[in-house]
Amino acid sequence: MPKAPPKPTDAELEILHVLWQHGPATVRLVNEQLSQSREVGYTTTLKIMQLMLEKGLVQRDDEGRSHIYRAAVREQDTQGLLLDKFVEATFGGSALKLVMQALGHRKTSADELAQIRRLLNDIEIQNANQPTPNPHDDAPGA
Amino acid sequence: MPKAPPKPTDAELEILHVLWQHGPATVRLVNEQLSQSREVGYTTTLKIMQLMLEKGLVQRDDEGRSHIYRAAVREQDTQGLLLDKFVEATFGGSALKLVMQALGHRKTSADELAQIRRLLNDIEIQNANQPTPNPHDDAPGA
DNA sequence: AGTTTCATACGAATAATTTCGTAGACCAAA
DNA sequence: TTTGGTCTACGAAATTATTCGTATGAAACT
Repeated sequence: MPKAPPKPTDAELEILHVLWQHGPATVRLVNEQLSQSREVGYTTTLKIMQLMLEKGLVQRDDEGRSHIYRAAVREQDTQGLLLDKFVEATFGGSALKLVMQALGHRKTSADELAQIRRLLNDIEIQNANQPTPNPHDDAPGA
Repeated sequence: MPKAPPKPTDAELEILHVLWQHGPATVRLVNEQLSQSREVGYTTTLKIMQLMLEKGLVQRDDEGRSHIYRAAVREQDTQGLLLDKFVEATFGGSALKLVMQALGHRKTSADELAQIRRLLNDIEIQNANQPTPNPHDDAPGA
């Protein structure tokens, strides 16, 4: 198994956001997107994307003159990875505390609250149908 | 107004966790706590705590021979600050996405789900008592 | 062909964080 | 008083992340 790409840094994450949203893109396009929110040199963006290639965070098609980069990691997976680290470092591993803090000290619209409620229902239904799912029970016997 | 302390780094956050849990403590005690989860030299801990003092993250009593450090920032405030940055960088500012990810791709106990449900109820009650606080509606109409 | 434009590669400066060695002060016990 | 233990202060190495200047080459334009 080729080892999993590492946790992206802040600058790398910004670039991944662009690639996730826009799909495969050139360095120029990525840099133009980034430039809309902050000042950043073209070669800076280029360099980081090259490093991301080595780390396995992106892939690239270097056929043409300007290379086309695409995300090599999925948005959800990456967010999950980052979230794990963050919860560990900041909330001692307690996802509950995280959610309490996120919902408590923040204004959340009724609409969003409703969505969360639906999610809770879904989860509880799943829990009811599969009590204590054992991670090894998916191996088909013989 | 003395400027607010900056966002603590990872190593600083570890130390804050110890101070929050234990209360005011010496460098030695903090270092002993940290040493239980990873190897770290005494002077490393000392140095970081000295830097934290300059940044305003901790205060200290340097009466006696060994100084007593205490957290100068509250746990909730700090977690909230870090959470804001994290949500911004990782979820584009959407606390909803964060919560969905946190609850979705993670097994959460029925007990925790119940607590979150209670929190939702509390929030909705609050929202009901103060429906859409419009910043311009405080002018009493003729 | 000559010039401008735009791309990549690469080295290196800068900055932030973490790490620790060493020196000097202080205290207490032998 | 000398020795040994513990403390702080400080300098600086090591690491990681970010930034950009410059070299170089391919393509496009005139």
